Amino acid sequence: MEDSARPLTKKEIRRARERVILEAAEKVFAEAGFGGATMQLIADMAGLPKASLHYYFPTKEALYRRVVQRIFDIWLEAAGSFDEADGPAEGIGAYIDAKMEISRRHRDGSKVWAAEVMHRAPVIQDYLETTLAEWTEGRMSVIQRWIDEGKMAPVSPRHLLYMLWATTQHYADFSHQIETLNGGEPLSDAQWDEAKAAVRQIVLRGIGLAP
Amino acid sequence: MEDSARPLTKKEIRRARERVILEAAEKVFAEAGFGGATMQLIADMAGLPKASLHYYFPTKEALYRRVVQRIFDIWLEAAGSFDEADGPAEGIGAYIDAKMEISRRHRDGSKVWAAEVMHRAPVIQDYLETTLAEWTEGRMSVIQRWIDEGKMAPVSPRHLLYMLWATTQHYADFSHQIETLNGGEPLSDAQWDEAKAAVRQIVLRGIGLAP
DNA sequence: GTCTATACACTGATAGAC
DNA sequence: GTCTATCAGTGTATAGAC
Repeated sequence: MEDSARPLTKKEIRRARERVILEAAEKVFAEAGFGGATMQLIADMAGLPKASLHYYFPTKEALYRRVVQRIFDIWLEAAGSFDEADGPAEGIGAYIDAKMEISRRHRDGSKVWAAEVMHRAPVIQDYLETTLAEWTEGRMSVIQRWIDEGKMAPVSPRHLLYMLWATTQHYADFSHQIETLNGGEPLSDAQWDEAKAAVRQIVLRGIGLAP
Repeated sequence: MEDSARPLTKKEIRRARERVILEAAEKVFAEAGFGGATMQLIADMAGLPKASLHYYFPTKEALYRRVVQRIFDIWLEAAGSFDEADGPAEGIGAYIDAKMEISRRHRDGSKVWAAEVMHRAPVIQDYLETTLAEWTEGRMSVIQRWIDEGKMAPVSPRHLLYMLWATTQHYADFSHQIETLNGGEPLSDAQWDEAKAAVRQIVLRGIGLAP
């Protein structure tokens, strides 16, 4: 079908190559850490010679930075669930579902983010101080409003958010431990549903919304 | 007071040197990851020449292994809270307190463990499969018994445990993010108490134990 | 635009003087 | 037991042929 399709422009070729490299990089950074990852490993996984990586991304750190930004953007999108809701059961419930789904589909990205933060955020500290800080403040006041309106129990909005992040991301970051404790098998669809339901149940009841 | 004290035996000298090296290694591994850590960095932080590290620990990996085992042992000790209790409010409440206190005092160890698991547990996989798996099974049946006796709401024991691990360890592993969101300051004593209380409150209510 | 070959720096580990 | 000097191996990055 080569002739029916318009030949790819240079920009499209570049975009496609970058995607392949980014996906390979995400996996390698997640499994080996920044220091343990080598450009050679990433190149092999992407099926490209090592020098090509340096053509598309000037340095290893620039490549890494793009990988980290990607998962952060995905999480920010999921935050939409929060804003569109007019009550905690709906808003927090949907947020849990969205974040659990991300943990399932983007575990490598989540791990890279976790490692970055554990190492004191050498490349995304500015995001923490600006975008994340603003997002957190906004969501904390939404929760506080729900509390003031008597829609949920008076819990610390800040620590509730930390609990939501910790619990949902645990299923990505510690997926290897979870699989080991599941007899070495990845969670099945049913088990993922079970996990989501359990998290929703405990958290929602924990903030005074008995199911 | 040199003369009043018995001169240190060789074994004691060795033990003391090992401790200095292990503490330096824990910090460097936590901040840089296994791949990012160098024996030179650890030696500098311990105040010893690089070759001395290789005298006390044959390889970088052997040193790393000891660091990982240490935090695991500390967590197992904290599990005592669980067994000695005769109800969930007491048992799980004490477990939360114990694990939060460990997150406060051993954040570097917790980070090293998290990174090790994220990288698919290359050096402690056997622990996951034996000690951790057995511990988990035991605690799950304790929780199930409490449920059967009507002492708490019927929640998934497995996912409750995951939530406890995730939430408490988050305060160690993501301490940098938490500090950034706290205006760049470490949590004060009062803020730690607040965090502990919030976690206890939400979790205990979440399993049907309204405060 | 793409890849081969290579420069240059740094790492873990060790030999050997003290 | 301890440390200085050094080696072999590997990493990132780039120069230059195609």
